Amino acid sequence: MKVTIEGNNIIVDSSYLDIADTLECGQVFRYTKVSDKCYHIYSLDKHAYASQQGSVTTISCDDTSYWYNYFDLDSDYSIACDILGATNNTMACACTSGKGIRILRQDATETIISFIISANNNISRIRSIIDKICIKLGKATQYGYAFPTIEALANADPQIYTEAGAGYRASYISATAKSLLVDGVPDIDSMSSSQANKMLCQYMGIGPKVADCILLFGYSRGDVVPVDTWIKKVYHNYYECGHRDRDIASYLVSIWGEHAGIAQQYLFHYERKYRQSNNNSVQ
DNA sequence: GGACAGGTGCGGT
DNA sequence: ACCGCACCTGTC
Repeated sequence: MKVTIEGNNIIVDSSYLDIADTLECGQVFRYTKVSDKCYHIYSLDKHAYASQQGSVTTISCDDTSYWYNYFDLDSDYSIACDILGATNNTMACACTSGKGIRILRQDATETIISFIISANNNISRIRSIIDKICIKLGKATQYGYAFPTIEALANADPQIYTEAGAGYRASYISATAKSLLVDGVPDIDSMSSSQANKMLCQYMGIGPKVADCILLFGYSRGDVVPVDTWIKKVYHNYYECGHRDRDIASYLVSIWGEHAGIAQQYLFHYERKYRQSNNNSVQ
C-alpha cells in the first residue's frame, strides 16, 4: 500500500482508505462532514482534514506522525480481507464492500468516555453529546475544542453531562472519570483481551459490549467482537447455531481469531448499508 | 403511542 | 449465575 508524506499532508491510495466508510462505521464520533468525501476529524487536541479525490485521499493535519498512527497506515488489511473473505459468501461480500475501512487507533481515555456515552444510544446523538462536552470542558484550539482532560471530566459537575444530553449516563461518565483520575489510564499490556474486558467492566457504564469497543478502538486489540444489535442480526441471519446472546461475542472470536475486530467492522458496515438500502427501496 | 438507537445497572430468584 | 426490567432522549 502506498503512503507518502509531503509537508503537512499524508497521501494515501483510496483503495486502502475510504474516509467515509472508516469514519461512519461507528468507531469514532468526533468528525464533521464537509461534503461527500471531505471530513474534519478531531482527536484529543488535534485536528485533520481528509479529502478523497478519486484514487487519492489526502489527510492535511497538524501532526503527520500522530495521524499516520491514528489511521493505522502501517497495517496491510488485504491479508485479513483474504482470510476472512474465504470463510463464506456473506463475509466475502462484506470484505469487498468495506475494504476501505480501517480500524482507527484512538486515545484510550477518549475512547472509554465516548463509548460509555454510546451505550443504548445512536450515532448522531452520541456525536452531539460529545461535541457539547468538548465545548463545555475542553480547551479551545485553532480548529475547535479539544477532548477534555480526565481531570476536567472528573472535576466537572455531572449536571454538565446531563445538560449535554447524556441522560442517565451522566453519573457513569462522572464516576468513571473520577476512577480514571485515581487509577491512571488502564494498562492492559499483560492481560488477554478477555481479561481486559472483565477489568474494564468494573468501571461504571462499561459492560461487555462497550468494553470490547474500548479494546478494539482504544487499545488496538483485534481479537474482540463488540456485539451490538446489528451484529446480533448478522449472527442470527448468517451464523446462527444456537448460542445465547451473551455468548455470541466469544463464538465469533473463536471463528475469526485475530481478525475478529475487522470482521465485525466489515459486517457492521455491510449489514447497515444493506438494511438502509432496503428501507430506502421500501419507502 | 411504541419501538428503536452500536446496553448497562440493579434487584429478585 | 442468571434473568427481567427500567432507563435519558430524540426520531421514525
